[in-house]
Amino acid sequence: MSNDSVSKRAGSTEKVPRFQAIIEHLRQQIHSGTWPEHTALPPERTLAERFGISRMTARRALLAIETEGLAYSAGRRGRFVSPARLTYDIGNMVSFSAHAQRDDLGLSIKVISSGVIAADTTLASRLPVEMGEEFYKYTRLFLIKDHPTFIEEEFVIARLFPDLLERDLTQSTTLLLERHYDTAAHTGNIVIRMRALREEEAGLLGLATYQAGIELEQLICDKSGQPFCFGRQIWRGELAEFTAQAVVRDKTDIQSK
Amino acid sequence: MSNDSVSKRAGSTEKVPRFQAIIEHLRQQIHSGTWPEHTALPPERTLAERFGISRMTARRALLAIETEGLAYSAGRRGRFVSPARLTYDIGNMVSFSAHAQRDDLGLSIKVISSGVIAADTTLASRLPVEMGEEFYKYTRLFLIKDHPTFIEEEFVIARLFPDLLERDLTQSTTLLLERHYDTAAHTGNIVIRMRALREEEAGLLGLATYQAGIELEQLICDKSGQPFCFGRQIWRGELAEFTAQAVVRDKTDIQSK
DNA sequence: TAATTTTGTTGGTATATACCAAATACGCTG
DNA sequence: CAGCGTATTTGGTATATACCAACAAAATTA
Repeated sequence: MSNDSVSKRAGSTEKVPRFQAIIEHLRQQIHSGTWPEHTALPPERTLAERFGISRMTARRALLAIETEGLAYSAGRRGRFVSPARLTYDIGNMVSFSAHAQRDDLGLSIKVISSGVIAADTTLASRLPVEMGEEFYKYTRLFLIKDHPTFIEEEFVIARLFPDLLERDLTQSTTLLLERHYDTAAHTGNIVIRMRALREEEAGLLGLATYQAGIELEQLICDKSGQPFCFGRQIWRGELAEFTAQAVVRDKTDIQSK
Repeated sequence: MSNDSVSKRAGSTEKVPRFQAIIEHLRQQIHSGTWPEHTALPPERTLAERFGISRMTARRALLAIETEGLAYSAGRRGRFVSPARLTYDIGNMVSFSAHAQRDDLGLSIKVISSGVIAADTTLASRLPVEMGEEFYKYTRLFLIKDHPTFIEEEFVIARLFPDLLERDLTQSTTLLLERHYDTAAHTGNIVIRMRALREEEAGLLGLATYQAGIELEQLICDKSGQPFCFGRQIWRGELAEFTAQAVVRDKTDIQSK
């Protein structure tokens, strides 16, 4: 146990930092499947002792593994191996939740907050409403097998969907609106970006505040092309991938040049 | 200087960690525009002294700011304010480089490597070729105003584009193929995910190895729907956002339920 | 048995210190 | 002025230590 692959200055040119070696070791264990999903990683102190390094160094390695998305932290309970990534098809707005439930992914939805707000400039600029028009706003946490996966904030024009908030919000909105209001999503303008998590988001998702996640905004339109809903999701970056079909639009641009 | 907003146990309930306060301060400076793009951030030691904290604590704050994408590290030269995010429309495959050059974004392309390889299982499963079929593979670094932004690795079927590697690869591939080989990109299957950077990628982009970026894979097809090129880009996550138009496909799913 | 207290584990924060290597700035020399 | 060597600045790595708060499990009490 003393001559681990991690040595100080054994004789070679050596420049690999120690914590990198630990990272490598952890990656190995996780990728090889020795530690299945949700297995507890060795605690900082144990890792430090086992490899003959200081706790801070062990900590660095573990944090790196977290940043990579290979493991997640559960507060002071420890760190655990992340579950597999799932695929979200942004070209299919019938949506994730419909699929997730049908495919038996173990999806559950938790309503964090809901209420009525007045349209601000952000909303007014995206949807065909006046400033101050009433919107339902609700925030929900989506969990896969009780594992926090993403947060969704949705804004829908209140006028179009009376008493929406009285209904069961722990189901797919797409389905809800279709069943009770005869409004179907038809197209959506989507923006995807990587950004740092805010305080509350990080709390809900079980991540550190300064960590990054994937933000997915969508402006949902009906058959006539009228937007009626604006949604914003924050995903734990390591838990998803997004697929889409792209089609070339303005071919003229290149020919004219 | 002693009674900064950062105090130890002054009397209130106090639970905001010191480094959080520093982060807040740095965010402020950057967002307020006091420090424009590419301005040097205070070095660790200076920050530590100025706020009366240890260097390691200052370092933590700076690393967090990096992770958030607000600043980037330039090796031992220091840390600098990140430039603004730019938008990549994945529904418009005429592509980024065409736009970037036209819009005068200051795009430059650096060829990292190029050569011929034999198709492995990954390629063979995605493109209509046999295992072992020859592919041109080239890797390029894309810079905006000399700032590393993303790396692209492309694999094209060699048979279809003779002597491609002899041509000038510091231009948009889409344009290149269109001009010289009469092959135009028509549709693309795209996957976007967040993932950790590998060693060399991090080096080229000027990031730490364990940091995360955005990976964008695209399988490019011609008018007849035949795939002829597979590309994989790694973006510095904070530098881009991706837009797309989505259309509902299988409406039957929900009706039948 | 059920509720409560105690104890040990674990991560979170913070410091002070040390040495290294890359990059830069400066001053000297030709 | 150009070229060279040196000193300084800066981030990167690593340690040893300390205390705190959240949490879980074990021991104790009602």
